[in-house]
Amino acid sequence: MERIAVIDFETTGISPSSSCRATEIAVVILEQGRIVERYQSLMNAGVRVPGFIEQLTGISNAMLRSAPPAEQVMNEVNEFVGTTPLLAHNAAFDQKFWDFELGRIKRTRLQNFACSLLLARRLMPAAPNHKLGTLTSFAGLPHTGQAHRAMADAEMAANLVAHLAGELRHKHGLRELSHDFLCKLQKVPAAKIPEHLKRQRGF
DNA sequence: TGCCAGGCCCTCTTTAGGGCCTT
Repeated sequence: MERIAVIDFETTGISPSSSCRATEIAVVILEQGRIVERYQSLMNAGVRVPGFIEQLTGISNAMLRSAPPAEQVMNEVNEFVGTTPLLAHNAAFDQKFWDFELGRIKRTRLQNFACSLLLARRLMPAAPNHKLGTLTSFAGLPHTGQAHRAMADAEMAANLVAHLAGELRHKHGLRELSHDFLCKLQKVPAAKIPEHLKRQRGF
């Protein structure tokens, strides 16, 4: 599988705004199914972390006071990712924050996002639910650290997509697993997936 | 003052509603 940048944000809420910002980002580079590079940083965007978010993530206002400014972190991580295609679990969420935080440093996204949530709904229909932690356990993948911290979640999503790619290769006989292929696969209606994969066999 | 996401996906659907998933 081609090189993919798997990203995960921790934030102060669900939708980016002047008061809802990113607090942490992690990116892992997946190459041939293995994590080969990592970037992780807390980021201080000058907003308060609500109590329930601190409970959820363990990221406190005190931790962010000594963190580098959001602009500095976004410049670094944007440089780190470059034009590598992106993937996240529930990518609609991370894409909103990626675009918002990049916009604040006058940059625009150059690549598409693939989504491990949409892929897992199609390729792991028997899972009890499609939360990242549940899918990790269901697939027998290692738990990578504290859930709801950016690096642990990015690594879990990377392990999950590597697992899904392995299944596509071994169970369905697919060879060329490009990011573009994953982006297309995640839009195929779930009911048509078996027939779709049969048609793709050998490609 | 009070409110505050949104795309996907299923079904008791399509002139709609509600759960899932991310923090």
